[in-house]
Amino acid sequence: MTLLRPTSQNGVRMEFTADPELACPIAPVVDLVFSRWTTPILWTLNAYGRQRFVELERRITSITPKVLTQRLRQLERDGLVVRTYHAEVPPRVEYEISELGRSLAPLFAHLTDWSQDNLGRVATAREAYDARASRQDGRAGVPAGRR
Amino acid sequence: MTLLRPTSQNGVRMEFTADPELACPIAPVVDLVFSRWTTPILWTLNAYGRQRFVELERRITSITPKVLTQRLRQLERDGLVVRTYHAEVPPRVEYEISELGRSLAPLFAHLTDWSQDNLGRVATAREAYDARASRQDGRAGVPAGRR
DNA sequence: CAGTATCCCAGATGATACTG
DNA sequence: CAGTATCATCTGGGATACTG
Repeated sequence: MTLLRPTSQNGVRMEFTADPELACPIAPVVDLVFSRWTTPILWTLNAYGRQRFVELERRITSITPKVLTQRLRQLERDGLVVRTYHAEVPPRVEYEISELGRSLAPLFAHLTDWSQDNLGRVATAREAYDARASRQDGRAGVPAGRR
Repeated sequence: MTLLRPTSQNGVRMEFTADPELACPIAPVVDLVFSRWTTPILWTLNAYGRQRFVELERRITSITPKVLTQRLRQLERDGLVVRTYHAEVPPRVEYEISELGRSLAPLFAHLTDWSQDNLGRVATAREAYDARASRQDGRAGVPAGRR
């Protein structure tokens, strides 16, 4: 639903370039990896290695089997996860992150670092915003803070 | 809605560690930065610098004013974007990425690189999956491919 | 065990129209 | 210009129950 557009060849640049003609180049990845459950699933698979359905279910707190199945199928289709079915009794199915999926690891580490360094600042910003919003409420150009 | 958990101090590690006690540590950031419109907005702000509401509206194709306002407010509250209101006639409002927001740039560049290098492989994986699914349809352990 | 089948809901988004 | 107000819609996800 969005466009792909290469911006750089290799190495991590501080500034990413933009193209007036095309939409946000990272929208496709967001779509692929970042959603409520997709991220935790990939994370768990990468962290704990090959696992069975039930193990994932237990580790990813509060996920339901329906959703777990849906996301797992999507990830399999996208080539990020490999599913192995063993026709035994009872059936045994194992999920494993693929080579392609593993290439996301540095990205996840990057995200983790950013979180550690900046999530606190986000919390502070929110408090400040909310305080300001409640103090002076109906000021011009500054609508009350919801959410 | 999810937990924060520091995994590393600095430098980009290939493998991120996991903690059996806690949920996916990057879930909070996902929530903060990666959604359908939040990402394109941050991207555009970072790429084109300070802009007025209308400029953002024009650059982010197909976004509606309502949604643009909502996301912008959220980003402002989270401290990722700075809003400046000029009481003129007609009114002039400018949006700019904050220092905190700018710290996401390397991450975006990282994402862009990953996209360029791997989105093609995802497309290939999908084709293979769909082909396999349609060829042999009701095989055990391999449900038909939807989506 | 590893799912599938249903029903249901909330929040995000889309479409339109209207102001200070 | 920079939104706000409404209403319709849609999809991911939640709750629950049931099989090969």
